Formats: sequence, structure tokens, C-alpha cells
Amino acid sequence: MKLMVIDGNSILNRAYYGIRPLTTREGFYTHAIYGFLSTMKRLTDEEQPDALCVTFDRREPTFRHLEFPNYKAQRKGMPEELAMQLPVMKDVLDAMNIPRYELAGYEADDLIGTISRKCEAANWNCVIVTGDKDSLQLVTDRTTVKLVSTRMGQTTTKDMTPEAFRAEYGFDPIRIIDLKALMGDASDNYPGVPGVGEKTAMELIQKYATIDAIYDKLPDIDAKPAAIRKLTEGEESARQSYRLATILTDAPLDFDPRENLRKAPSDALYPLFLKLEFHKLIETYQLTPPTNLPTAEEAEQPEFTVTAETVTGEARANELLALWRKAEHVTLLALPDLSAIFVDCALSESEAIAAELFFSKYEGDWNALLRALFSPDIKKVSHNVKDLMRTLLENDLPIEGFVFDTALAAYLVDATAGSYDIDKLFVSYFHHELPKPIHLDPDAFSMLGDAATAEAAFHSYTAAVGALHEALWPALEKQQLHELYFQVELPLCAVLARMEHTGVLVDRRALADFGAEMEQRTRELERRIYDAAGEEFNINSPKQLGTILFEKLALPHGKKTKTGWSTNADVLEKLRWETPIVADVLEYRQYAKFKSTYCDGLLKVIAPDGRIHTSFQMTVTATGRLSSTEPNLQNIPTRTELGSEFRRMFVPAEGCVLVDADYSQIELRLLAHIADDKTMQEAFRGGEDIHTVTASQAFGVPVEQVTKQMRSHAKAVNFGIVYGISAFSLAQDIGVTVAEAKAYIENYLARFSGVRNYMTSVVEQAKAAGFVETLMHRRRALPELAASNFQTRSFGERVALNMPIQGTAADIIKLAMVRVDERLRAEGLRGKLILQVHDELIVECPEAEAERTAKLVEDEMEQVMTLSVPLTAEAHWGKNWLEAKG
DNA sequence: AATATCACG
DNA sequence: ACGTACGTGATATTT
Repeated sequence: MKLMVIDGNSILNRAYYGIRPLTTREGFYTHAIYGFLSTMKRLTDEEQPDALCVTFDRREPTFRHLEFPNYKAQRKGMPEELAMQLPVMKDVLDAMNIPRYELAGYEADDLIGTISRKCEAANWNCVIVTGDKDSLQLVTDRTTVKLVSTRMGQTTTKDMTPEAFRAEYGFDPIRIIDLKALMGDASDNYPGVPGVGEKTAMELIQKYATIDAIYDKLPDIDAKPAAIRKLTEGEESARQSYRLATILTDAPLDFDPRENLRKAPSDALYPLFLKLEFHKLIETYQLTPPTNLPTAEEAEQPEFTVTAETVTGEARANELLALWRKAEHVTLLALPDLSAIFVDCALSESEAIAAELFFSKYEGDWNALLRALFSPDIKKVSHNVKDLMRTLLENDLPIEGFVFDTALAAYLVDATAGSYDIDKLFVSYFHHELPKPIHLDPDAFSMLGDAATAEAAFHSYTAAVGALHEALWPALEKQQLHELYFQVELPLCAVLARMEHTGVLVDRRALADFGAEMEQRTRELERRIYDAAGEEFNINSPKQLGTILFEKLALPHGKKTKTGWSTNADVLEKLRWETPIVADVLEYRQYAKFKSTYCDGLLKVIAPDGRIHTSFQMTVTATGRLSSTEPNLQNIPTRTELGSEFRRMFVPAEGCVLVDADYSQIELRLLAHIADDKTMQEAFRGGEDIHTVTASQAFGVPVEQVTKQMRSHAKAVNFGIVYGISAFSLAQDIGVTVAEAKAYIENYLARFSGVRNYMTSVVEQAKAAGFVETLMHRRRALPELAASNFQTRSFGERVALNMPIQGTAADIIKLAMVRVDERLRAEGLRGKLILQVHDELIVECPEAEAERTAKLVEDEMEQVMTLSVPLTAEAHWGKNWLEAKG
């Protein structure tokens, strides 16, 4: 028989520091527990022990503290984020029916020692799981130690048997005590023999085995005179360290291995894992909801009757359409190809009809049915409305009457959740698994194969969206997100759907030619780089490049990354003049990037209509910005002359122009407004160049005397402020010393006192409230501010500073997009919004309407909001994106 | 799947 | 003393 005993504190600690932080939606840290459980699962699978238990330290002092007051004295208390997980960890073990042992006055080690000896006495084998090498003294023929170590996020274990130990250390396991008596233990803070370190101690124990033997023979032992002297002087300390290092094996613990036989988890585990949001573990442990818990439908509506029906006939469809028109709203989900649509409609407090519409089964005019369904007189609640709208547009169908999007609402409530899948949202809002067919493809809505499964999935997903709608709208109300949601985000769905549907025309030929040119240039540079390096290698591999530059060519290396030396542009830029190869590599990188990401990448996604249809993501960023994927059209080069050539390839249709309008300094204007900084506001009101004014203020010279360099440094300071500046990073950015950067910042803040006050007050407020928000109440939770880890907390502070600014800018341009789209259509102009790049809007319109359209866009952008500083936008137009930028 | 790099605001 | 600016997405390489 075999028992496994886990050193709870040791493994929990390792899990905490070894894996990246993880919290529940509400911000409760869970990664230590998660890590502990996955380690435990792996090791029990590996060892298959018959019995299992866990030991924990108590906070009370032990005999070691009494004997030696410095014992573990330098240890800091657990960080708060770990301490909060400890009681929950114990709850989890209790729910798993795994016994745990703790005893006042004894450390986890002593309990493990005692447990292992009691196992041996009962003729059991014992496996100890710990990260603590002290425990190796317990290794015997019957007791082995699984030594756990975490490096680079990977947990590995080493099995220590007496043989393995002797092979590694050259003496018996029990002699670990003698070793520690000589070398001490820095983490437990006892000295051993002062001046004797690991190397000397190892040699001595390998030769003499015990400290008794050493001290018996002293001074006639085989060691350096200095060591002999230290040993003589340090005897008392060695004896004391010996006692401290000795793990007790006779703690007064009532223990019988047979009482630790493994049992199935209790019913309490499932709800506990749900609370911790361990959905994956629920699957791995194959947990099912305890039968006494109500199922989702029961929990929501105890007396609820849902009648499901598949609609095949036109007559019945018309009846339902009439019903749906009268209803306050219906809940609707559709497959991405519109081949199946589910519509839930409440008839009363206790009755509902779930209708299934299948293209393949419908005998009437499918298109007419859809046109009726997506008209404004049926109010629809759905999930990911923008995507559905785009599909509808592609099928020439109306996109009206959408009154709620549960994904979008959940995003406003928590923009950092990461995923807004229906099933995950359901679990996190209702603490129940969404009842769903077992063999469901997680990507349910792209699944078309098995009709029966699709039907069942649809049914429960549609019901979940209905329940989420009920839960989310009061949540929006409570957080004052109502206006942002209904005036901005929801109307934006249609705007974005139209933008994606319209797409942007590109000059395929020019793009391909440019690609060939890039290819040519990379080839040439490649040859020159190989020549200079004296060998061929993969220039795209930072690892190989590092070897060539820093080993073979012995160039001075700068920063290092996890895996080697950094070869990024910052580092290479500093080496540019050392040897020509560096400049060549920099140039090569640029061409390679242009070729792969922009030439090949964009050519790949040109649709048959010759246009690129990006997807704008509405639920991705933590600040409220949009993002753009497949392809990303928000990062088309512009900063270098060569790169900006790409913008020449984005063109209007025949007879049209591109109108490009962008906000001027929107983030700094918002900083001036939000921080209520009078100096900065004055500069903006006077229409002055903000970077020049900043330079003049920060360097104490009149505006006329501001040099180019002063302006550029001031610009970096301005950006830095918005990002949550540090002297180090500013120095790095503009290439001055940290002291100089510090002085810049100090001068800046002395002049812009509103900004200084904002920096402190916004962090204070965020700490008190637990979140920050924009002018339109878009919020971001900030659990990081409560962290004890300096780095994590500092990050939270910078985010607290930045999010209201970046987020308000996002609010503003989103509202502008809704207004621009609305007016273009209302005024019968033919212009269409096609792109948004954070502070920039692009409209494609007939040449003849260019001027009017430009004025319209400018006006709407500027009039979105009245601030204490003017919000200015400037529009230009031209025959391609580059020209239109003005 | 993780890492490094680099394109954008 | 900590380590070092906010927000994204795509690509190539390596594990």
C-alpha cells in the first residue's frame, strides 16, 4: 500500500510564484489553488497512491523559533493574494475528501516526518511531495520524495530514492541534517558554521558522514586550516543548526494511513469549482452538478413551460411573425450561414414558444421570412449582433430592430473578461453549467453536421441569451452604462457591419509589384549579411542572429531576453555604426516585415470584389477601443516614407475619393480637460502647438526659442504622461540620462499642476472604488491596485492614469462614427465610412461630394462633446489613403 | 503554445 | 530596492 503526503505550503507557494496570476471575473485570485490542483492531479496520476493527505504549517511558533529567535525571521508574510487563497485551498481539499493535517507548534515538515514513519511502521510505502530539500533526510527504502521545482513556468519533479540521493550527494539521506548543520540555511535563516558554505560542507560530509565524527577528530581532519579554525569556533552554532535542521518524526499526531484512503469528492466540490471558475477542472475531474441543485431552467423559472416547434409552413410562420411583432422582444440566434434560426418568445410570465426555423425544412419563401424577421417591427435580443448584421447585409437582408446584444453588454460590464462566449457568460452569471448536449462542438455555431445536436444546443444557447439579457440590462443601469450602451455601442453595430461589408478597395497590382521589390531587396541584403557573417543562417531567427552578432562577431550585447540576447531595433540601432552588418540587418528586417505582413498578408485577403473586408472587434480591448483583425487595417505603415507607400495602394472606387479626418491631439486635450489643468487648457484654447508650449514651459524658455530637439523631448514627455511616466523609460525613449529625464518630468509637473494632481487623485479614487471610468462611464476594474507585488501595483497605477484618457477618446470617436453614418444617410450623400484607426475616420465618397462630406465628418467629430478645450478634427481628401491624409 | 519582433494609435 | 510607458494584431521561429 502506498500513501502520498503533500507539503501544502510548499506546493501552494510554488504554484503561486510559478504561474501567472489568474482571477475570477470578480477579481479573486485563484492561480495558486489552480496550480496546486494541477500538480496534485499529475502526481497522483503518475504514482497511483492508495491514500492521500496534505499537511499545512500553522502560524504559531514552533520549538525552532523558541530555540532560535532568528529562525525564519527574515521571511516576509505571505502576499495578500496568496494568503486569501489559503483558506479556500483548504475548503477545496475538504470538498475533495482529502484529509489535511496541521498542528500548533509543528511545521508541515514535522508532520510529514511523523506521517512517513507511521506509514513505515504500518508497512506502507510513503511518497512525500514537496519543494523543500530538507525533506530528503526522510528518504528510506520505504519513503521516497518527489522534489518539485518550477522553472520558466514548467513544473518538473525529481524522484528521490536512497540510491538516487546517494548518486547525487555521495552520502546517506539522513546526513542532510549534518550537511545543513555545517552550511546553514539562508531561507530559514540559521547560519550553520559561519564561513562554511555548500562546497566545504559537502566535502566534509562525504568524507566523515556526521558532525559528531568531525568534531571527535578535530583538529586532525582533512581540511584547510582556515576551515578547521572556523569549525572549532562554530561548534555551538553547528550543534544548534543540527537541531533546527532535524525534522521531527514523533509529533503528537493521531494518524493512521488507513484513514487516508482515497475517496470520491463530495457534492460541495462542484459549486466550489464553479465559484472559482475552474471550468476545465470540472471537466478533467468529470464532475457533474449535484442532483439536489436545480438545473438552469428550474433555477430561473420554476414554473416555466417552453413549447418548442419546428416551423415548416408559411401559415404558421405568419402566425408567429404576428406574435413576435406584438411581443416586447424576442431572443434570436442564427447560424453564421443563416441556414437555421432560433427565436424564443415569451407569451406570459410562465409560458414561451421556442421556434426553430430551418432553411432546409421551410416550405414557404425563406427570404421573405427573413426579411420580415429582420425588419424594425420585431425587436430582437441577440449575441454578437454586429457579426449577424454583416451576414445579413451580405445576403441583402435588412438589419433592423436589434434592441440588445448580450456580448456587448457583458463587455461593458467587464471589459477585461477576455471571452464573451454564451456558455462561459452563463456559468459566470448564474453559477451553473449551461445544460448542453454532451458531444457539442464548442464552436457550436459553426457546426452544421448533426442536426439533432445543433437543435439541442441552439435551444439552450437561446435560453441562455434570454437569461443573460435579463441579468445584464439592470447591471448596465446600475453602472450608468445605459447611455453609452444604447446611444453608442449598440448603434455602432450597424455602422461597423456596413463598414466591414463595404470594405476598402486596394490596388492589387501595385501591392504585388511592391512585394516583388521587397523580395528583391531582401535577397540582396541577405547576401551581404551572409558575406559579413561568413556563413549562412536564418536572419529571421533572433536566436541565430544573436549568435552571429554577439558570439561570432563579438559585438557588445545589450539587454537580454528570456532565451538569449535581445536583437530588437533598439539594441541594433545602438550598434549601427559598429559594423555594416547591423544596418543591413535593420534594413532587412524592415523589408521582410513589409513583404510578409503587408504585401503577402494583404494580398491573401483581397475578396473577389477587389476589396479588403476587415473585422472590427468590439469586445476585445480593455479601454473601449476597437481592434481590427483578418486583416488588421489599423496598423498599416505610415511612420517611414517607404512604409507609407502602402497607403498609396488603398484607393477609392472609380469616380470617388477617400476623405480622411483625424482628431488633433485628442488624448492630450482630454488630459487637459479631465485633469482640469488650466495651463494646458489655455494652450489648447489659444490654438498653440502643444508640444512647443510644453517645451517652453518645461525648459523655461520663450516659445520662440524652443528648438527642434526641445520640442521632440517635450513630445515624448507628453506621451509619457498619458502612459503613466517613469524617468527610466523616458530616458530610454529619448536617449538622455535618467537624472535628466527625472528633471524634465519634475519641471513639467511643476508647470502643469493640474496634471500632477490628477496623477495622484485618479489613483486614489481608483483604489477606493476598485475601478476607473471614462467621461461616458465606461469602466475598467483594477484589481491590480490591491496587489502587494510592486510591479503589479505600479502597472495598475499606470492603467488608472491612462484608461480614462484612452477610453474617453474611444467613446468620442465611436459616437462620432454613429453620427457621421447617420448624417451621411439622412442627407442622401453617397459617402460611406470604411475605416477607423482610433483617432481617424475614412470615408469613401463620390468626387463631387468630397467637400461636403469632409465638412460633415469634421463637424460631427468636433461636436460630439463639449469640453473645456476645443475638440478639433481636420479632414482632407485624395485619390488614395496617403494623399487623403493631407 | 510560447516567444520575439515590429507595425499602428 | 523592486523594473521600467498605455492599447492592439500578424508573422516567423522555436518548443
